[in-house]
Amino acid sequence: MLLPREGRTAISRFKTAPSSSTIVPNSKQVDRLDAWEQIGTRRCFNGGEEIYSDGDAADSSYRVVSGTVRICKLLTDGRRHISKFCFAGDCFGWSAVAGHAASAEAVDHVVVMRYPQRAVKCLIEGEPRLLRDLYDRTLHELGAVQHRMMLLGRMTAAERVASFLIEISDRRHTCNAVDLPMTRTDIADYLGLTIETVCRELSKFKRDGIIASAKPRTDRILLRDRAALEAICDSDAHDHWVGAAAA
Amino acid sequence: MLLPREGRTAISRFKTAPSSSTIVPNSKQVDRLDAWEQIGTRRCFNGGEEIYSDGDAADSSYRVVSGTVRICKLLTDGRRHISKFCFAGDCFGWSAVAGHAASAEAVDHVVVMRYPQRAVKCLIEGEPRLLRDLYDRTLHELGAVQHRMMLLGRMTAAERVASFLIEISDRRHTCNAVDLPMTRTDIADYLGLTIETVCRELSKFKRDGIIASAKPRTDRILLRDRAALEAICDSDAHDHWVGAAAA
DNA sequence: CGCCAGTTTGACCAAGATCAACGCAAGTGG
DNA sequence: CCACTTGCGTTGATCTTGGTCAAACTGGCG
Repeated sequence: MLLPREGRTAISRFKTAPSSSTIVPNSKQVDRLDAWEQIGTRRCFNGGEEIYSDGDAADSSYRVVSGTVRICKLLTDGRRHISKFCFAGDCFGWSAVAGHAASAEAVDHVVVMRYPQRAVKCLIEGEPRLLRDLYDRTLHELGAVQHRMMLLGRMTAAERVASFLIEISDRRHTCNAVDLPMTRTDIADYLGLTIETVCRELSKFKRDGIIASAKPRTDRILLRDRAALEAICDSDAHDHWVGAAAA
Repeated sequence: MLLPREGRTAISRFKTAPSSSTIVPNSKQVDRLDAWEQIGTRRCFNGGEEIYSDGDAADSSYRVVSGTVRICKLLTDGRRHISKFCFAGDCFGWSAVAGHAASAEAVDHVVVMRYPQRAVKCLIEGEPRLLRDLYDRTLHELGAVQHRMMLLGRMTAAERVASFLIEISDRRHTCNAVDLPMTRTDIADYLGLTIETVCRELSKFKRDGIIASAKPRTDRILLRDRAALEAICDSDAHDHWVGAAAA
């Protein structure tokens, strides 16, 4: 329940964290945060830049300070799948065993903390309790993945898109406005659909008054009827699958 | 790299492990195996029986001694998704945080070791190195899930079925005969397809001479041309995604 | 033998993909 | 300032993959 952990932003002396950070860690936690601070270095990337590539040596793990990162994997014929979007506080690149199994790319302008694997290893050896944190985070993410597999394997286009809107809304802690920093193509690749289908479903929701677009902006959507969205992708409990972690 | 870990069977004084176990652990490992033995209890289930249910309190984790277990999740309208098949040596039920997020059912006659969470916690506190093992296993499984998400989100029916045959073949360490203890319906729910589509793809492979059924048995398939199967689901590296773990 | 559960095959259907065109805002260069 | 381009989003027409429905087949078993 401490850093690096999703849904929580670093209390950083570099003041890179959004000031919206609301959770005040106790002194014990601050120690641990501090430990991570010590071994991490700040890195910035512009939208479209690659943070690491599929197959790269897994010499570092990351945590997002600000901006959005997509974790994606390509098939040789160009088909793409995005396994995860990472927002401020989310971690990625931790599950690599012998090289990263996917690439990480900046969606917009991104600031990340980079933790060298060797330093992480040392840190854990000095403070075994940190390993417990990492383990818990990973278990949590593995549980979250259950839901995504169900979504990709068994849910309809409408259910996927509704589910996506609710997921993003929950993860960004917004009540009825959802910011979508990623393109429609990114969303499609995340949901296992095509860009046209994503558009059509969004249009359908608009027509039904369930959502509205914050015209002329295409990257912001207003949830007019959250209950209706939830009903659409009902079926499955929306409890313990929000949040994400290592990749 | 020790127990509980997939692809390796317990050296048990209850001699429940298939005698095909080939890896001889060193004395250090035997200690750890022994530690797990101490806190685990043997349980048996008949095909179709439920080991635990979606939503159950996560008071135990499991390792398969023999037989096959399916981890599955239901939508309210009956749609089902199987997130994992567990064979001898595989672990399941470890990623539950506040209750199991899916149910576990015996596919055929199954023997498992059951590890109470409390005992696991104690064991880890006494021997922190075990936590590292659990963490590694979970990271490994998270990496493996990448491939399944790509499969469910972006691969065609033929690619899914071919990929499945290769996965099972690899995981069961058979060269050209694949045993399929699960039904076609199970396979379909695992691959995000219908039973008819699975049948049709299998028939197509048979017609093309890529596979053959070990008539009259429907639960055994012969891989006549493994290279062709690999070519079909090529695209993606088949390296580090074999094996599975907590659920 | 007849029943049963699982599998296979065929005919038809529909969700979503593909192909194509258009809209629209933000550059860019004259 | 205005043409022109470019990248993304939206919409429509059409096609294909895989789903649905239905029937036949198979082996096991009382």
